[in-house]
Amino acid sequence: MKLSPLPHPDASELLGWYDRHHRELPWRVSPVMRRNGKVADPYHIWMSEVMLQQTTVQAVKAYFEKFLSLWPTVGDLASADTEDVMKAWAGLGYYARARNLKKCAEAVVALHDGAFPQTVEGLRRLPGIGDYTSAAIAAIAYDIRALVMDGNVERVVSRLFSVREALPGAKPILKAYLETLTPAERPGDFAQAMMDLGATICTPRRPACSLCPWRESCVALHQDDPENFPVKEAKKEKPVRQGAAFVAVDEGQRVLLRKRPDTGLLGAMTEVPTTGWTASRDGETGINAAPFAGDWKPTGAITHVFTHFELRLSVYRADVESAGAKPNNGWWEPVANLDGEALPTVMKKAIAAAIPHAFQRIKRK
DNA sequence: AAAGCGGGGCA
DNA sequence: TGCCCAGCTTT
Repeated sequence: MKLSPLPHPDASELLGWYDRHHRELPWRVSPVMRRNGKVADPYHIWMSEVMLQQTTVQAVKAYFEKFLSLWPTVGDLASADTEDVMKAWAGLGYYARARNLKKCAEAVVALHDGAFPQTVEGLRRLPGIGDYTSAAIAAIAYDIRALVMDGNVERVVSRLFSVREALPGAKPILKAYLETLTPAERPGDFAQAMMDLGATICTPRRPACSLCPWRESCVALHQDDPENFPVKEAKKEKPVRQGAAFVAVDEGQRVLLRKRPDTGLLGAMTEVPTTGWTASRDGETGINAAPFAGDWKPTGAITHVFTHFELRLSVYRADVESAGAKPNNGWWEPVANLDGEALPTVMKKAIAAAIPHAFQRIKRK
């Protein structure tokens, strides 16, 4: 146990590290370019930040490029067809983000003449933009000294100061510490540096403390173990739900699809007909809940893990003549077109179980 | 304050 | 297999 106080972490140490070791990202303006006067495009920063909510950088890159290619400006996105936005977002998850992305673009055009607000408060009022995202856009796009605290920053700060309180209750304490770290100069680079540090050095497990620019200041490193932080409340165990999915294929190699309700789980996304997803099997989660009578044959089972439950679906297939089947509020889509549909991953798994050649890269488990 | 809301990568 | 990820909205 070290009794003498450690030096307080200095932002200049982190910024110097960031100048040398920052990652190149499609939406990022490098510190060198920033010094040369280049400013970040608020539309790009907003797009990347929404995609990055609870989502890894690696997963976001391809989607970011696709969205910028399809809709180069916020005006283009505002006037886009919402269904096309959902199709482009399919596979990235948390689909309320896509619905709010569209609403936000419309609001920026309608209320702000196509220019994003340049204050934290103005940004915070827009759909899909909360405390983190409003601060991040303000800092990164406008170099405003906002307090940007995401999961990475929570981890870094909790270790630096060895915060014993458990998340999420510890957030106000962590934010107070972050206030003492955030500089008046280069706050945008500082915010990105904190996240790069958390992503590459101060990782959840086996952090590379010997490479950390703040290793001399980290209380957890000197007095405890960084891997013990942040402390988190125990989480509840995931319940299992079960049901059945029905893949109908007609004589033209078309699949019966339908649209889910606009709100709730997988809102506004496309699906194959399924039973309800219930805690235990009963009469309504079996084959007799098929969309129409037919020669339904079991083709396997798939498992998909959502945030708050695990889903096990028995998959049935029937080969039918579409003229004789009754797709109430559904439509027949050629198998060859399925890649362009707004199908969430769980639905691609179900279809792949019934039609093995439909999706190449989809696993059943 | 707590719950609902995806999907993938990693040790 | 469990944990985590540039969180937000609704109740």
